[in-house]
Amino acid sequence: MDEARGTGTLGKAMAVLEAVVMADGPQRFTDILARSGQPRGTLYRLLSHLVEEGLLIQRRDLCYEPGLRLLTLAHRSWSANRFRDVAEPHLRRLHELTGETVHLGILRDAEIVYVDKVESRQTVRMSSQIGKASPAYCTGIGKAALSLLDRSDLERVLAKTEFRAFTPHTHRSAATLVAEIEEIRRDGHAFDREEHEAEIRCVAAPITIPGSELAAGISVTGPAYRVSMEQLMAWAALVRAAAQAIGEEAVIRLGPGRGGP
Amino acid sequence: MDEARGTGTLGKAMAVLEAVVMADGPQRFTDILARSGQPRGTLYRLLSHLVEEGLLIQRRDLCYEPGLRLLTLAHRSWSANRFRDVAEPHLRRLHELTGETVHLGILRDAEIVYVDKVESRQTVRMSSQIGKASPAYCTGIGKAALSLLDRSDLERVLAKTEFRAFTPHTHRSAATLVAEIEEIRRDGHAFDREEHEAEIRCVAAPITIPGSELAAGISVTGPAYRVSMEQLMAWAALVRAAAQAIGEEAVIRLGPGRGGP
DNA sequence: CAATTTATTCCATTATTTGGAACTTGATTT
DNA sequence: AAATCAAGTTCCAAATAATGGAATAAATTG
Repeated sequence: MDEARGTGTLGKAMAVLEAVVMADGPQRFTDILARSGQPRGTLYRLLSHLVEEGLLIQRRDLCYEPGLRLLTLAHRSWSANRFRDVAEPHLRRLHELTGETVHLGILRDAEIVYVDKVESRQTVRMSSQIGKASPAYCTGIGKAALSLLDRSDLERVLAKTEFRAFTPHTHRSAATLVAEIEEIRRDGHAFDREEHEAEIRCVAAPITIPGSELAAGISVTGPAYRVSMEQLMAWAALVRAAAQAIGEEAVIRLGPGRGGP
Repeated sequence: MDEARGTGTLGKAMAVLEAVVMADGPQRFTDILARSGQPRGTLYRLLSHLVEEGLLIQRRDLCYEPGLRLLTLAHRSWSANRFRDVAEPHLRRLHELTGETVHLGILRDAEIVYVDKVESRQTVRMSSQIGKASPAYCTGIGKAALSLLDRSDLERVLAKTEFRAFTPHTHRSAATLVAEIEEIRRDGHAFDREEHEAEIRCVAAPITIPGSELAAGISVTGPAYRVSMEQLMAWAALVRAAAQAIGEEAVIRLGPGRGGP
């Protein structure tokens, strides 16, 4: 019944790293001291170690910034991700069929992390979304992924979720969300009805990643003025089919058993 | 005179993380045990902590894979990188003027880490390069950045460099490299004459990032059949000008003093 | 189902981390 | 120019978390 055994020194180091990375702008020692709650001596050594490891950079004015090692580690993890590899052609096909932006996301705790994206034009920065984490409860892929969880896992996520009203349509409590998740389980697809960002809608479908205990999903997203709810409903079958195809191909290519070449 | 004081527990954890991330394919406990040289008990606890922190994922078949937290941390660091922000419009302009791929890279130890990229078509995967690390001694940006280092820093890098012959044109020893770096200091630009990849050339120019003690650079890269050395020499002035413009703008926008909004 | 490989747990010892306080450094004010 | 203040850095005895070899459990194989 115990859950909360810490991760010792590593946990503290990661908390400090996260505090610097998630802050906006370079952080002075005192800023981090306040944010992290660690004692001065401890924090000082922690920061030194993080700098030595290349996870942080200390500028000449003594401010701390994210280091380059994170980028390199992420680059490797991303380009070696075999699930993304399997999904990619399906995302492209879905993009060709719909003309709209297609996302691949994986659930982590109560958040969806976007792992790939195929978009129409490069209006926004290339791949600016990859690695971005959004709340699960108000995104299409997020809700689709939640629909795969069993009772106890879902409850754990709900307990962590803070229902913030991003738009007038955002779920405000677990009750309505759970009701919708029932529907999603029945239908096999989820909608985002401008719940996270105003004027943005999507239709999503869940995928279980074989081998890992991960819940994932894909979505087709578009601006409300161009993509009606009717349009999304018409696309739902396509999205479900793509999700199922990815799932089946992943079973063959990734699991069960070892995956490596 | 002492240099080698470790980073304690964090250092060990990062070494294990790196071993898993840099391996190709999911890693079993025994694989990592061999690669890391840590004792069983220690490694086991280290891996557990890394999994708990979301830096690794353990699959049902007990193999370890990179976790999603790396992507999220990298996403934040990248999108909040103000130097990249300053450079970006200049990269675009350079791309428009030349029609070829433009890179922004930052030196870390003996490697160049690519931090941004503007490319002609999306033939290769979008932004597949971002976060990629290549040896400094055989890349245009790498050599350009090395030309900014003072004697002692350069020597430290050279000591770490292993001169591997990627192509017939790759530098095979520090001697020829140092000679070329002299030239680069004089000219203000560097060439990659198919030294890292056959049939790929580039012209690069160095940038010092104000405030941080970082050496960076930009380059225009193209396939040998399309981009002659003469063409690259003709572009050199453009690249130098863009590099200088980025440097000056960065001085105004980033340093000296605090940067945050 | 016995043999073998692989993963996990245990725990006395040891090394690292801890954190309060003292010390520097550098800027600002009197 | 001295005094004041704020921010960063260093120190070290005490507390704690990490260590690592050996025993156990679990999975795989012949």
